[in-house]
Amino acid sequence: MDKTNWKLLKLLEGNGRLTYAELGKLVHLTAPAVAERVRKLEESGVITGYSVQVNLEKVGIPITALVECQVYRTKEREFKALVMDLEEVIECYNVTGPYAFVLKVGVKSMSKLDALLERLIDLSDTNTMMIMTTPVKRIMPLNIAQED
Amino acid sequence: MDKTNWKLLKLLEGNGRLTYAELGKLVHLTAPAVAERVRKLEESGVITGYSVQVNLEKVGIPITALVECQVYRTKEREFKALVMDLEEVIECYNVTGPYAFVLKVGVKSMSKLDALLERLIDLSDTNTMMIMTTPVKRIMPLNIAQED
DNA sequence: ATTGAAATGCAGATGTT
DNA sequence: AACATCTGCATTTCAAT
Repeated sequence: MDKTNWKLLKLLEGNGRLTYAELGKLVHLTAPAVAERVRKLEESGVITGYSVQVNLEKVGIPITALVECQVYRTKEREFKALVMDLEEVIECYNVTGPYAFVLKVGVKSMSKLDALLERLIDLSDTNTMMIMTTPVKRIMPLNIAQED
Repeated sequence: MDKTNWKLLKLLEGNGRLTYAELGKLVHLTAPAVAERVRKLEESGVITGYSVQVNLEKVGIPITALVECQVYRTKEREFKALVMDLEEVIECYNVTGPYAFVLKVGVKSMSKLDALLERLIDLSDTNTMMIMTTPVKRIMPLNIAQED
């Protein structure tokens, strides 16, 4: 992980479809050299994939929320299975503390959110926070030291 | 937003670097037809960008946490400015409820996390949940109705 | 369908340990 | 000296009009 690889990751964070030729110009290397570096980053598991970024509002999901779930002790396995099956769940974090799980969910309407919470409430006590804005959204921290 | 566009979004969610030719094979269209659809999705703001996915552990960030911040009423503006400046913050959500902000942070060590919380605590009461696993991580819900 | 650009594979060169 | 990495070139595939 030298400085050039960090630059490549940061550039690909900003635009995951940059060509090797374009990346090469930005890091002062030729396209094959960049391709080789990126290939190694992929093979070593540093890069796990590439994805599109979507505006949820524009695809009919105007409501997103964080749902903390204090799962009943005997229902953890069942809860996890449910969450992985629920279509509205965008992210699920298994965390320390009384709220064992925090979900990020996206729904088309408040009634859909209500229906979703009804399903979760059988297995957990929930606390819902509606997301109003997202001032920061990154792929990784900015502070990663650039040592070799 | 017809079915084909949904398929394209889902395919690009899985691999944001698929070529138009590859996408075309998967949705039974020619490459130029796909390129035109993707261009329109970009222009209309449905697609907001493309990005790489990175394994944080492999880049030296073994610790991630969710930090709920109950910001002091007079310090909201200051808090927001701080959060947008903090390198460790990966995501920041402004939410309803007493915890006005929820952060996702990534750090190299627990002492770095401690230092980060020290900075936040001047402007808010915090509650930290260490992320153990992430059973679900998607770009959008799966349940988006495929109406035209 | 045609033109220009990009990706890929390979041989030779360079530089580092 | 050996290994890794870069360059330059040729071929194939892709993008764009």
